[in-house]
Amino acid sequence: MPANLKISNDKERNAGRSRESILDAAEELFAEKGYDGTSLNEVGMRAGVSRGTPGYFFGSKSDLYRAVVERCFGEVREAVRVGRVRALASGETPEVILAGVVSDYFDFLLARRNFVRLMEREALMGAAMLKGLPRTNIAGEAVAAISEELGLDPAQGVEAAHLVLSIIGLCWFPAVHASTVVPALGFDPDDPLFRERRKQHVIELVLHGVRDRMPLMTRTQR
Amino acid sequence: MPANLKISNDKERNAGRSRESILDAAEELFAEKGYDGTSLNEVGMRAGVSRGTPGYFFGSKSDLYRAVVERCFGEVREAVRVGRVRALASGETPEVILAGVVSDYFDFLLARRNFVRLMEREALMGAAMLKGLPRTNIAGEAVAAISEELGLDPAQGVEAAHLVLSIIGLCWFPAVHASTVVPALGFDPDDPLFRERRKQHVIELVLHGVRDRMPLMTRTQR
DNA sequence: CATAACTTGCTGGACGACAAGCAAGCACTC
DNA sequence: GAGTGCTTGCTTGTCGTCCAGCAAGTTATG
Repeated sequence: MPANLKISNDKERNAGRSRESILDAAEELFAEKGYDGTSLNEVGMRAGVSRGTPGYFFGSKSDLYRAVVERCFGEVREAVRVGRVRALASGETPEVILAGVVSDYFDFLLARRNFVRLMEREALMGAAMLKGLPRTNIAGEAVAAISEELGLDPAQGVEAAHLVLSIIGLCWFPAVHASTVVPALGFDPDDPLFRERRKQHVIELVLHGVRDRMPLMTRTQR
Repeated sequence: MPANLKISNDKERNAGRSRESILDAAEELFAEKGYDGTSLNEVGMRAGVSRGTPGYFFGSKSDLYRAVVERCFGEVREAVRVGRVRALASGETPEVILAGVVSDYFDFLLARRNFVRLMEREALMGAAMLKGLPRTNIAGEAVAAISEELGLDPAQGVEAAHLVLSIIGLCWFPAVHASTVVPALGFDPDDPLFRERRKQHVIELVLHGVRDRMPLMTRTQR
């Protein structure tokens, strides 16, 4: 092993690693307990640094929060983007693509708990932070993609937007209310069978709903 | 006017009125800014009493929060109950009833902003407070009602539960994400036209989705 | 009826437990 | 020894909680 190649050991000083640790810890805590419920002391402890270090690297608590939101949303935006090109390049029928999009989005939200919770908290705060972020509008892209894929003419863009809103809502809700509504309905949100059944239910709903407003879609099923 | 009938003037001492003022103020503030973001000082100011009065009447902050949640959920439970008997007594066809239920629930959530926000915050906290409340299970009643109304046999109860989950999610989402996803899709959440169109979209989606699993439903439309 | 004894509604000061932010300082590398 | 990474001590402020106290009202007692 070359002597000059440093293996980053856990104790040595490393600004980049510290920054990431702090971002990780803060993301987790902000998502879990909210902005007001999280102290910089706690962030530091979880990140394995002292209570002053988050302030040292990020300036203030609100700046740290902004950095967390920006990183998290950037990752999500990227994930959505690659998912979209993959779907469009698949060469499948619109129905299959739509089902795949719903399925992927569903799983995605279950895997990205921090993102869901941060977004939810942002919504409750009136999107105070999101408004300050550079405009990206992945939602608009999603609508355009769906609209194009389903062969809706542009005049029906509103329809596509409504459909996207429904898909998001249907996938979103069980992820957020896994501790309230889902168990109240007798489901175990962590049961893989429930998840699979739920996903299938959403897909069926969306496909049934879309079938009547899709001029080009072949009605081969059933 | 009888002289012995006291008109409650704003300055005189009145425990009942103070309690209600405090509950009103606390509900508003907890819903708007969350548990951690609300101080008893603020609650007192908004209620028109002093800083110490919320504590005097409710003991502690968490006890006040519990009282707020209990009152709010009690009201909602009652509203759902009367809505249900009204729907079942209407004598309409299942399709019309289902559409009415969705429409009512949709409007209900828009009108009960505090409830939606409190519930959302509860979900983010893992339903810590809800678990302590006496079990009521209005969700189970809703499933039973829908199931019965649609003529699903009991073995298909899971299907009805999934349907209820979808209805709730579809109605819930635009109410929560009026500041994030809805505008990102180009909608104005306060525009009555959007609301009407959205409601119609949800109804169509649900009815299309349900039509194929409803043995007794006549397919008169279209 | 008058007044004393007591209760109830409500206030605001005091206190301890943190919080965020700042700045001085320590340790390590180049 | 200059600079970067990071810690620690301190300041200032806000929070929830406890509590002494007061004023208005109520009941008991003469």
